[in-house]
Amino acid sequence: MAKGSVTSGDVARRANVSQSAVSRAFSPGASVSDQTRKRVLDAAKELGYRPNAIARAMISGRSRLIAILVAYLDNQFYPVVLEQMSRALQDRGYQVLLFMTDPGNQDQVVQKMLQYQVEGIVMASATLSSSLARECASTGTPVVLFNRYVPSSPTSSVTSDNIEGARQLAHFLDAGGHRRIVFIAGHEDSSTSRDREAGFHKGLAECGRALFGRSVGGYSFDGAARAARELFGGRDRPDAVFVANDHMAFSVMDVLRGELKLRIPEDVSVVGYDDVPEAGWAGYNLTTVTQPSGPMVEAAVSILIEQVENRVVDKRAAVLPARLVVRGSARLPRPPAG
Amino acid sequence: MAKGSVTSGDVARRANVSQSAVSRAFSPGASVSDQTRKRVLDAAKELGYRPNAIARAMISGRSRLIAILVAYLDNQFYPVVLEQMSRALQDRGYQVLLFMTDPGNQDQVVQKMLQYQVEGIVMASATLSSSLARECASTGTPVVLFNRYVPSSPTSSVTSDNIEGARQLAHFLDAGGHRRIVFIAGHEDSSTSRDREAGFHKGLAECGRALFGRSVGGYSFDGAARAARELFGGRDRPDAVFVANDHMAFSVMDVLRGELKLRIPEDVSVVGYDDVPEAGWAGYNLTTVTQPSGPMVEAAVSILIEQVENRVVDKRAAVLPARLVVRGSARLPRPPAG
DNA sequence: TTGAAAGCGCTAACAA
DNA sequence: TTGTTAGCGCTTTCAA
Repeated sequence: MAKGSVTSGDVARRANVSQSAVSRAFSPGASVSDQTRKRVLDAAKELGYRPNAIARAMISGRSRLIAILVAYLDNQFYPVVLEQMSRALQDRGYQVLLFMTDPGNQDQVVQKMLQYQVEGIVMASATLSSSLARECASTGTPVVLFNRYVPSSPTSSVTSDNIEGARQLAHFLDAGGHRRIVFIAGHEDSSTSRDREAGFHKGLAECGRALFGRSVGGYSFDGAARAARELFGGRDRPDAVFVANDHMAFSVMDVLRGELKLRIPEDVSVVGYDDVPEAGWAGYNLTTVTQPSGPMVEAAVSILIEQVENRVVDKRAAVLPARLVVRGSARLPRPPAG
Repeated sequence: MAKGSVTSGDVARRANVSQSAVSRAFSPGASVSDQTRKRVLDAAKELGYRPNAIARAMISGRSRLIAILVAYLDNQFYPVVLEQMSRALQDRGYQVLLFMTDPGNQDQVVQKMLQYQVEGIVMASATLSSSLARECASTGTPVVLFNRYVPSSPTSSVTSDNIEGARQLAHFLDAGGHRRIVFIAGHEDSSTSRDREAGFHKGLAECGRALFGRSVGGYSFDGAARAARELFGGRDRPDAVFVANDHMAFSVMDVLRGELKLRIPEDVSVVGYDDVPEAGWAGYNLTTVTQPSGPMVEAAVSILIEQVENRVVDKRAAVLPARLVVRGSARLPRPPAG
């Protein structure tokens, strides 16, 4: 087998230097003379030498591998984040080890990550159980939760200001004259869904209103459709719905328009959260709240890499501002009279 | 630093066996007595031992790492594929090293992959230059091109039957009574776009028709919008458009309905290719051709893993059947008279 | 079935 | 600046 067969020893022999000289020539900042470096580089090029990152990882204890864990990629928010995060990590000289998880096998997946000596972990879905968090901590591997957090856990997290974003949504809907406002949650145990609901409640309360109803969509397309049918199936129809994320909001809009023959926003207003690309598409034109994926990714990467490079793991929580994006799926507030 | 500090030596000492016994206890199919294995496993559990996959990779020459290269994740076809492929690979005991590329830095990215001793490469976008292909071949690393191919290259590939799928689309449009049919290409140099165009031409020719016009969308949302404006801006408006993929088709539909105030399918029919999830959403309800992502992923993984495990690299080309999916974005053929 | 010993390809002291 | 020398944690002969 021709398994990457050319080694630093081969290059050394060819360049008439020691094997460590070869190593140095390929280590930025090592002390080599220009002459030696050139000799080595030339020999390396002739032989087609490529440093073995695995061997390097083993001896140096630095794999430059970051694990990213995601549960699903059908909500466009995550592909966008994954793309940005991979690029950001690559730019800093790290490689991404990607893991897909199901609710069940998360333990195994984290074991695999640790076996591969990853230097850091980003969990973009599925929350770390406390035992796994402890295990990561014991190996000194920093972890960042992305778009979620666990209040009781010492794990760092990056989120948008879900409470404030949802609060703005509530004010916007109230100003639009809506009176029967309902909410469709993601998962009951998701910090993101809970915060969005709490902020929404708070905003409504500030306007002297309360939620007219609620249901749970489980972050899935079908679940959201069921929730919509449930909330809009009765006599006393809501006049606005806040759906915990855009992905579910599209499904809700489909049910409202397709099955229930309601017009949006004339008969009912729909607002979401995330501002995924499809929200801007004319077919949905969804009023929503932007989660700033770019800054969120930057924050996650900075927090992680800083902890990796300084070998200190501590809890950091970044909360980035969220911004209301008014499009056409919700009735607009009337301009002030007079 | 507590860097995964417990090693097989530690476990060996604790279990009162040799270090190689520990290795064997963790190698499926190695010859160890049940008694020894149990002793080792118990000791390992007590110490929290986790085999070091990096060290294992180094000595065995098997990293169990597969690189997946993608250029963008905003066309939903790719996230879906990435998710399925990661799961399939994980199920077979391989891990995914994810690389995002730009047109420019592809060489560097492939170098990185090779440095990490990946055992195989999937290129889900961006085609391998011939020099890179040669480099991979020289290290014995199998490569599979996904949803693309290079006729002159010895690299394996997996595609759907783009020619036949597009041919069916042509017949469908002809049967629907369309007479001014245009095409919006992806990239001119993409095998997928070229095959779809060729199949479409062929189908039209079989019906005694020819293309009424064409433009290029470059696979981007904005590019597709421009192409739509160009083709539909003149007096002699097309009555149907085949867009080379769904992602661009959504953009085209937005322009047609939003800017040009055309009704779909009453004024103009739109068909796409891929059948991404959004194509089924009521807001678009796009008639398209299904690329069977599941079977395509299975084929790609089988081809790759077979070559990895048998250490033979040869060119294999899988072409999976594509199927027309009739939804509501194109006028339907009239039922035969009589 | 088991243990001893020899490395995988490289980095990191340590001398020179 | 350079070469020599130890290993990193593991798998894999080879004998016993």
